[in-house]
Amino acid sequence: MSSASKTLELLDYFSPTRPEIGLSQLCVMARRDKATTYRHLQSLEETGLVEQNPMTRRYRLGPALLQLARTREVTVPRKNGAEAPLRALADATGETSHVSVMSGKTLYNLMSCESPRHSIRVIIDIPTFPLHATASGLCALAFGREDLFEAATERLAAFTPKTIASIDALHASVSSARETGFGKTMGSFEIDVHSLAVPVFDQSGLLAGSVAVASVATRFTPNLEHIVRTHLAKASRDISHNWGGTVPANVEQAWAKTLKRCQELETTS
Amino acid sequence: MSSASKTLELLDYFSPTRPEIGLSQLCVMARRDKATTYRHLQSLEETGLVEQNPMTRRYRLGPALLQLARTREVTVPRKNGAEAPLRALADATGETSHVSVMSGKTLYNLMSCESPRHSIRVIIDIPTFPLHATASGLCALAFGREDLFEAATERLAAFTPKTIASIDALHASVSSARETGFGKTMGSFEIDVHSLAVPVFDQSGLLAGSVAVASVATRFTPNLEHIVRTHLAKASRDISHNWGGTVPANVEQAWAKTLKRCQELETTS
DNA sequence: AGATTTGGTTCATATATTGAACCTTTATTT
DNA sequence: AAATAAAGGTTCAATATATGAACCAAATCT
Repeated sequence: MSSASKTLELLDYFSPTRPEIGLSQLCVMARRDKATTYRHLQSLEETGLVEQNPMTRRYRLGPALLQLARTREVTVPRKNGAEAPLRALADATGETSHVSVMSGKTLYNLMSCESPRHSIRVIIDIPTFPLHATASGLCALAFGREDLFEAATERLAAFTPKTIASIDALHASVSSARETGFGKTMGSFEIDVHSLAVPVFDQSGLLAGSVAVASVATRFTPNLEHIVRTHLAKASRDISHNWGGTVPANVEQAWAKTLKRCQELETTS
Repeated sequence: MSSASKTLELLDYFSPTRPEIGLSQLCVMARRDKATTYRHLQSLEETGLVEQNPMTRRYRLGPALLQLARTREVTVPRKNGAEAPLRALADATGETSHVSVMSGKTLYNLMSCESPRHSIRVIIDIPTFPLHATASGLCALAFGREDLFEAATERLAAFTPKTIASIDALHASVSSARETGFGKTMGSFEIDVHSLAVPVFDQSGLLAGSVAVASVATRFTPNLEHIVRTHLAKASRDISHNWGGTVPANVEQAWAKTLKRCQELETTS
């Protein structure tokens, strides 16, 4: 692994719950030598990606990130295009909704939006979504580049007892997502969280990310599920449009079929 | 120079005006070998700091930056604390106001705010402020760490004919800033832009950044100058407070003396 | 269709990275 | 207040990693 990659990986150890890290502590976490880690931090500091708190001498993320993030959002205004539809989705479903962005082989958390309807809420606080364990990830595998599947199977981390653990099981879930147009997980990343997701597209015509609703399991009734599915489709259309793309016909068809079947089940019961 | 630093420097070539860069183009700009640059971009892509536009094959800033920037702002909420006072400053002066953040030996542009009063406006679109050529930089040199001065003199880039070009001249300007509490430049970075700046402090008691007003030269009358100085002092107090610090007594005294002298000059004239 | 540019890859060479050991400063304990 | 521990920071020989000339493939232009 290149020295640059090792340096950049250090950034991932910083999070809202661990905003400042001392040199020694970071060495332990990253399992690296102290001299090496120190030099890596120096490189990051030169560029303003991290800085040292003069009071504690610990390191924290730096001010250059704000600058770069602004430029990114000017370049590719994903957040701007997702905000309103996501708010609407959260309001309509009463559950936490979130949007992710595909880049390379990784699905990045772009933003999440909680609904004020309930006081027990799902909080989305991970930087990237595991492809095999989240509804968003299943959408990415179902509608994204072919080689993602291989990448996903390289390490099937088990987050809960319900996490998909075999390649066959993953294949089945992905096929199901492709057929229905919806990625669905029930407690596979966080126990007691049921999620539904749909793909989002941009002007390249390729998968650009996904939008999802993460619901508290006990609230996830068939009725809610139907509401979520309907509004997810709408959110995907809106966000795709804002991102310069459109939902492909095959996905629209899959949604139509799935929503129709749901309705039939309801009326017959 | 370390490989990691060279990799990170690539990020600086991306800007709102140059949002996407092809491999060959980046090699020319950075004066690097193609194979090297390609590998560096790979490292950045792995971490999500850049991504490749699938349509153009060119590279652009990546989605991980939004994530990291959010964490930075949660860790050190500079933007949040600066927004309202900056708005007030721009409204009171009718000129573009901006806040910078000191990190290491670099003064980073945090945010700027234009006033709608005039249709000719100064636009602040640089990622970092040269210490010797901007009012904000002079404040940093006057009230920041001692070793900044040495760093600043290493390369006195000439942006305009009025840019400070000698160590002695820089020393004089910094001394003046220290005495008056205000950094002042007249066309030293952009011709036709006159700037005034004051230091901002955080809970460490050290200089944390600066707040400045950049005015179109022809509008910069003694009357406006007095208004700007008064409101800069207020903005610095407010932002310092929001950042957990206070303006040190010596700075307050310098301001008081300077503002009093201004008033005297006005009444006698 | 041929030429040209750009993205991407290979491999021997040489240079930058590494980590054990050491030093210095700061914080804690006795 | 002195002793101790812990953390930040530095050095240098060994060696793993970065480098760039040359090359290939694919896309774009003429």
